[in-house]
Amino acid sequence: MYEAVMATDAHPTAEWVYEAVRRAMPRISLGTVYRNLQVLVEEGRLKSFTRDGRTRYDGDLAPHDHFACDRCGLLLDIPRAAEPLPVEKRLKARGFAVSGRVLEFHGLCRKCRRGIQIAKGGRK
Amino acid sequence: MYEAVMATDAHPTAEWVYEAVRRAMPRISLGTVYRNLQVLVEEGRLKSFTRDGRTRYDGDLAPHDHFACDRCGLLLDIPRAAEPLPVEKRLKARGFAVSGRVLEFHGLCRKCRRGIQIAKGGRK
DNA sequence: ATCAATAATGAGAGCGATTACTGATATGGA
DNA sequence: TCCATATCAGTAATCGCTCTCATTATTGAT
Repeated sequence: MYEAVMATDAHPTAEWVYEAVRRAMPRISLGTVYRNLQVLVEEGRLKSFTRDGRTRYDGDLAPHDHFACDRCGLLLDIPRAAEPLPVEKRLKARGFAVSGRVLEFHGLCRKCRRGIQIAKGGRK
Repeated sequence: MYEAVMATDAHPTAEWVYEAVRRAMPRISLGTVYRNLQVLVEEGRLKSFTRDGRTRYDGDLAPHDHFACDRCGLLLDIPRAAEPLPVEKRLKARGFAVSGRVLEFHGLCRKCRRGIQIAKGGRK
């Protein structure tokens, strides 16, 4: 189960993990997958986050940000700089305790961007 | 309806809007609220985002980031600097078209932070 | 090995948020 | 007036996820 999540960099959903694990253990139930994924998150071996109303799991524990392509759904990891953002420093200076952040860019990946331009200029 | 969202800075949920609008139009249904909020978002008069599995609406169209208190649920708007983040520039340089971002800090607000410290050091 | 205590699982019901459907009512030209 | 279109309230359905509970391992003494 843990291995299933680690085996991809695609930020799988519980559903995806279910399908993957099912190949090795055909009788496993979806509830068990949810339960064990939660346990793994609590143990700190996985991280979880929410995108489009579904929980996704990630075996990469290093803090990182994301870029999401609006068209093809690609979700790209972006390593995070050691230095906190200026706006975070400002929050701390104002007395807030900042313990984490979510930073997610969205737009078009290289491939999709090219597709759009061609569609606009070239044909139709 | 639009006015109901504009009348608060609390990033209301559809439920909240429903309760608010109901006072003026007691026969309105929750479905209608959802539908019309969607329309307003499509028209670009409101923005929506998701937090803790519920959709929230925001009448402030200026791009801004958020700070969320883990303890009391406070959700604070943070005005966004004109200058894009260095990491965004890097993405663009790599050929991605970045059209927006979500940046959300979380931690403890001033009040809650104080509460925790007192609880730890002082009593019990 | 045996057996009781404990933990984990599968199957499916339940839940909260949201969306889709449906029939009734209102609006607005020809 | 008559029909077309739009909107809405009410409600059923869906979706992702969690909970319950009877059943099935697993564990740790004996």
